Amino acid sequence: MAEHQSPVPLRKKPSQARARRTVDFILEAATQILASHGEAALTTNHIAERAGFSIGTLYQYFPNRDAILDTLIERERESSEKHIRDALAQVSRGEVAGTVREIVRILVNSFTRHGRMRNRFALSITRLSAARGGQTRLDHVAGSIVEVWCSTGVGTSRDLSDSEAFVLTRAVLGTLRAAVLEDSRLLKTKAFEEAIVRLILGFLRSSTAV
Amino acid sequence: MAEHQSPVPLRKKPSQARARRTVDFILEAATQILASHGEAALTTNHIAERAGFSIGTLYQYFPNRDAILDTLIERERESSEKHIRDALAQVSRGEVAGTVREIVRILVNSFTRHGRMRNRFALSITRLSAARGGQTRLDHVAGSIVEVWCSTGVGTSRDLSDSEAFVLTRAVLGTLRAAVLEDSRLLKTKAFEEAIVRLILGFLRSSTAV
Amino acid sequence: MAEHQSPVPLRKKPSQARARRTVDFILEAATQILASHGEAALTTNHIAERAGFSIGTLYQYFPNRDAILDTLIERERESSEKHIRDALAQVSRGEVAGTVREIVRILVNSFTRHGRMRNRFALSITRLSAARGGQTRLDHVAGSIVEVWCSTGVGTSRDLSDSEAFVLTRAVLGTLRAAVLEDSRLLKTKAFEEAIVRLILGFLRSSTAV
Amino acid sequence: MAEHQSPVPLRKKPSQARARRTVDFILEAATQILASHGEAALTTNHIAERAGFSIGTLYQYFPNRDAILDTLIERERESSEKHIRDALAQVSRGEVAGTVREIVRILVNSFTRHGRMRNRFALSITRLSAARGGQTRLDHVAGSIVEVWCSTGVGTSRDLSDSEAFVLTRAVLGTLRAAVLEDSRLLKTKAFEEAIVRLILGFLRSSTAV
DNA sequence: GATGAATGAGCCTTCATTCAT
DNA sequence: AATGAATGAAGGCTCATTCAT
Repeated sequence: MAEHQSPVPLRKKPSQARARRTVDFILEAATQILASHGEAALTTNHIAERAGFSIGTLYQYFPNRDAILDTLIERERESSEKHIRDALAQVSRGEVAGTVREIVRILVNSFTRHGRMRNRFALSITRLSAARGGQTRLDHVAGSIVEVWCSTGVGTSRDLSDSEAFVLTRAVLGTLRAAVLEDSRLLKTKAFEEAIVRLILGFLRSSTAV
Repeated sequence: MAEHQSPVPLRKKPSQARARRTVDFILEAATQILASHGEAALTTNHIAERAGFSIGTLYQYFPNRDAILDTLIERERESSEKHIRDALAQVSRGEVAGTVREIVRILVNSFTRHGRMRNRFALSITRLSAARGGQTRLDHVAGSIVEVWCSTGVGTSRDLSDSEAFVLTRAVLGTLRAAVLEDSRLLKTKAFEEAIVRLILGFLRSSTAV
Repeated sequence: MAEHQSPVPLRKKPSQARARRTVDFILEAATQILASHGEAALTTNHIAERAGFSIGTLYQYFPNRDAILDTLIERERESSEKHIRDALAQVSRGEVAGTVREIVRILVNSFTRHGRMRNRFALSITRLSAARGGQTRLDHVAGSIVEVWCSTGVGTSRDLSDSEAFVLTRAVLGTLRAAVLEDSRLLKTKAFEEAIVRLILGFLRSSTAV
Repeated sequence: MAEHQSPVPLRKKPSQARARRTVDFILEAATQILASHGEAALTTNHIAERAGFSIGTLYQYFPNRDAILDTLIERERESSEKHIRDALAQVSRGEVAGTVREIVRILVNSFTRHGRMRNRFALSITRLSAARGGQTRLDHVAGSIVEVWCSTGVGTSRDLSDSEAFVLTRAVLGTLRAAVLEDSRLLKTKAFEEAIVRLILGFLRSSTAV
């Protein structure tokens, strides 16, 4: 119904440890439901039941259903971002091709690391996030990547323009996203990874060349 | 009782001209609702009301809500595909870079041609289609593109492998999709178009090189 | 909704032969639907469709759905009654036990004569008739039986009192009805027939004795 | 999700006293509606309204409309059975004719004890139960009767065969049922009772004789 | 006469949310 | 703080019936 809604503050600051754990339980329950039964099953009563609380308790920590989803989405985004940042932070800075390949591998991995169940969760989150009309999780990640990317010095000879940064990141992430959404068997393929690497290198070279 | 047929079983074949127009009105109403209020507002009652018919009439032509969505999705896919195919059919086959630029321009245009409202519709359709777990509209389009692409002789020296075709199409479409989704001001930029062209050429060259 | 409704006159006297055939088609369609799909499927549209007419035509011959049911029920009752009367008319009037056995056989047969499908129809009719709160088909039949019965002279030595006539007819018909409703395998059994004969003879003897 | 159990799956086990009372209120409301307006009026909304609860509350305790009917049918059957069993348990075992008369009186009484309204309820229940294709309430009662009957030693000299038991119970119950359905003035008559007694004794004697 | 498109009251059911205990 | 019974707007859908063509 409401398509937009800025992040909703928790109804009650979970200052005590117990409260924080309650929130975690609730979010974990939501995650599991998403993973095992899909979005349609994600009802407040269901969540409360699975979390082992009464529906009343759930509403003591979240003002409404959307707040739960928002929190879920936010946490997932943070987690993704952290994961990628951490990985990128360890990329060895040597020859360009090698560095790019490492980065691609990290990204592919970050889209693959989850089990089947977990993937279902990720898909749900992506959809919910999109339905919310807000930034996609990917968009945030893209920012991080460009940032790290530049600092890595891969784009060497010169910085990427806005357009170039946009195209490069979206091209790569969009490809990975499509592969996940279509549940493509290519995803874990060496050839797939190779193609992406070439996509990037080809772009960088032609850019430089120009 | 159920006379189900493949993708969209109309409950009753609109035999009279009036009936056929009614179906169109219903679909148009659904389209508008999607465009103006989003997926959550797409209720059967809402559609019927907006179409200016009673709910009963709606159910004379569609067995259930999903059938309406299916029809909408199907029509949109056909329309997109036709639009792109037609445009691609007229690409001049000369020097590679020029051809690619023409193709890119067509694609950008196909993502841009709709007004704001219409775009919101397209997004909704895309999401609904994805939620349905079926092929994305893009996937079909991607197929058409690769097909035409090859026949165009742009990939010249050799055909693209599965991975390569996948990566190339998704990279381009994903980039455009992201630009639309984020409502990026880059979308109508010369630099943006240029970057995509380079993305493609870079990929093709590095592929050929290998 | 309406639980009661006195027999509804046809909206239009089917004076022409064609019209009478139309009515027959409609009733036959209703009969078939009842037999093959049950009461829930007996919708006016369904009937019209199966009869090969438009819904509008159906309403040209029946003022409403209930009128169709009423007619169906009435016809079935007449048919049952005629069938039994005809059979009873031919009972040989000799020794009492033999006569009773003949009568029982006729009654059992009248409950059995239909095929499975046809039985399903009979059950539906019975239920609909009962739901209508009116006389059961059986009740009418009971009247005929007592009538014929007395004229047969089986109750010989004296006439049956109201109570006796009631109990005797309802006992026999109730037993048969139960056997049909429960779809009992006893129904076509020799022992079953025999038990009913004894029920009647025992009653008649003890009555006379008193 | 579905935690179905045999006959009547309550959606939620009423853990609090209030909840248990709510369930009773709902069933009582359904009973009254059946008694006063018939089956067609037995809608979930109607029930909830009459019970003084919101429709949501109804669905907290019953998964769907049918579950309410099932519960109603089940309860009624249990009640009937218990009532008859209890009464039969106290039959004095002396001379056969006297015992039979006592039993008949009990049965007549069990069909008479309800007021007019209540009877209408019983009829509805019977019809619904039959429509459900399951055992009729009477069938269960019949079982109890035969059971007690035999233990009473009324059938003395030998046990009744299947056919005999069936015919005897259905004849008696069918007669009573018809009397109730037709709202016969005979029902409370001494002559009526007498006739039934004779029906039974006559049957037993002729059986024994054979 | 016949047709069938259109109607709309009303059914069953869900689920986010509140509040007395 | 926690509980869970209760709420009720709203959604999907059916089907008897009407009426313009």
